[in-house]
Amino acid sequence: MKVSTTTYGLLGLLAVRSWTGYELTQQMRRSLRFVWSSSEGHLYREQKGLVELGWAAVEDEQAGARTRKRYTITAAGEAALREWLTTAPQEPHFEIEGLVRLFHGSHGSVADLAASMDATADAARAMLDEMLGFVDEYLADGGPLWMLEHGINGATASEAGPPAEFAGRPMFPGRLHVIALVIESTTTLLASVESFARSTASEVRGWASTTDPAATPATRARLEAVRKRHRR
Amino acid sequence: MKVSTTTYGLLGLLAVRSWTGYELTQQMRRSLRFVWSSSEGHLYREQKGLVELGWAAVEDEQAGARTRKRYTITAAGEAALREWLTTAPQEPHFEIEGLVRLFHGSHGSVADLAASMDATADAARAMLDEMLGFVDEYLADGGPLWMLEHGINGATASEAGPPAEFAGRPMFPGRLHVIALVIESTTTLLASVESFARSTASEVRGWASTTDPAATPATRARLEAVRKRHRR
DNA sequence: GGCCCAATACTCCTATTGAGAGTAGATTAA
DNA sequence: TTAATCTACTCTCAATAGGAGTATTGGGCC
Repeated sequence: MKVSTTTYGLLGLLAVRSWTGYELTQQMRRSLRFVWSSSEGHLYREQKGLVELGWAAVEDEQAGARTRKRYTITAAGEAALREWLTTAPQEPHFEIEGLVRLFHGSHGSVADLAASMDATADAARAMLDEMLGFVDEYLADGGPLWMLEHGINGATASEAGPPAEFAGRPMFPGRLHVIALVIESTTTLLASVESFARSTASEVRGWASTTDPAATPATRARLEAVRKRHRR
Repeated sequence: MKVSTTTYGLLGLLAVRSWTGYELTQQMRRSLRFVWSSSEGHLYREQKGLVELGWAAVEDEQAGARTRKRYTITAAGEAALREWLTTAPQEPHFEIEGLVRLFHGSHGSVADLAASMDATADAARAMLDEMLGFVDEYLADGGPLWMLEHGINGATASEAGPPAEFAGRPMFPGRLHVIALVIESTTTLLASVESFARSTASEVRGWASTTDPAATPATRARLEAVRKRHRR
């Protein structure tokens, strides 16, 4: 079994508390989908992998007539996570089909290209709205931020007892600082995609064709602006 | 054989001229790697797929003692590309390992987290620099922009003869308008990654620990700013 | 009170894709 | 002239995606 970023994504969740397999899968989807996506089937496979590696332990838990699997991190798992965090991250990557269509847009119509850009903008906006929902939860009274402001950290070993809950979910307010940074980064990126896709849509709608020679001065200005903006 | 965005990425290149398999692979790497990456082996596999689909034709070309494969688009291939351009694009996705590390950063040290963020910023900057190299080429005298400004479009069927060349490569200046938009979008995104990764690095370096309670006011301000900035 | 739909809680299979090794001629720089 | 790098691919195995399949449970609606 080979370890991947997905392995550590799950391991990191297990480092905060124990989860059932289903919860782990849902939580990965909720929180890391926008920056590191994997399929549901693969997430379950990776959970088994964690046990095989000795990084987590499973036990069958009774829930009515059926059983579910509860995963708990081991000492070896905690060590593996700490070790991973000291290594260098991979290059960031984007996967934006709309830009592939834009790149080949000269072979299609202005209307289709503009529609593609609008669809990309809409998708980015929908993702952004989903993230904003988390922000509202975090800012709500009794939520993790409120807990921090009332001295409940939850992520330090010095506090005894079970974690505080909010909206039926256990909260670990001490993690909120890093999570807020992830949210800020991700929403910035999504807003950037929405913004350029939307303005590209409106730009190309002004063209007579997808190879309109009349766009030449705008293209020169655009390339020069890119060069100027990013010159180091 | 199932078609994917990669299939259409190759098909779009073939719609501008004929290429050898090696050239196609290099060109995909050069131009679409940042928005749609695939492995080298897979690109060769997809080229065979295009022939199987009847969207491209191959012929063996003699080059010294060895042969290489020259791919040419067919009428069916041109139709398939036009058809694809009318359909809706997929959701955009990011794959940013640095943000997975940030999300789980509360389990590691401040120094390691800051180093991860700096490494992510460095990688984004390197990618951005590579794109700026293209911009310089496009803006150079005799380059595609210069051609446009001298009435050479190259992408319209009305112009007879072989395409004009620049720096040993055939140029299709009419495509420059869309390409400039792709470059502007991609560089904006990369600059955004560089910027937030860099500022996150400096932010966390000011923390006493990765769950430092002293960060609470900054975290509140951050979440409120996100909510305000993106409220629709 | 019973029915239906959605959510819970997974497993399993097939097809796609990635990653890297392998082969061999051609060209460039020392 | 030799070594390294580039051209120009093929091939294989392992990783991953995507979706079908199974069965229980909880909630809402008539």
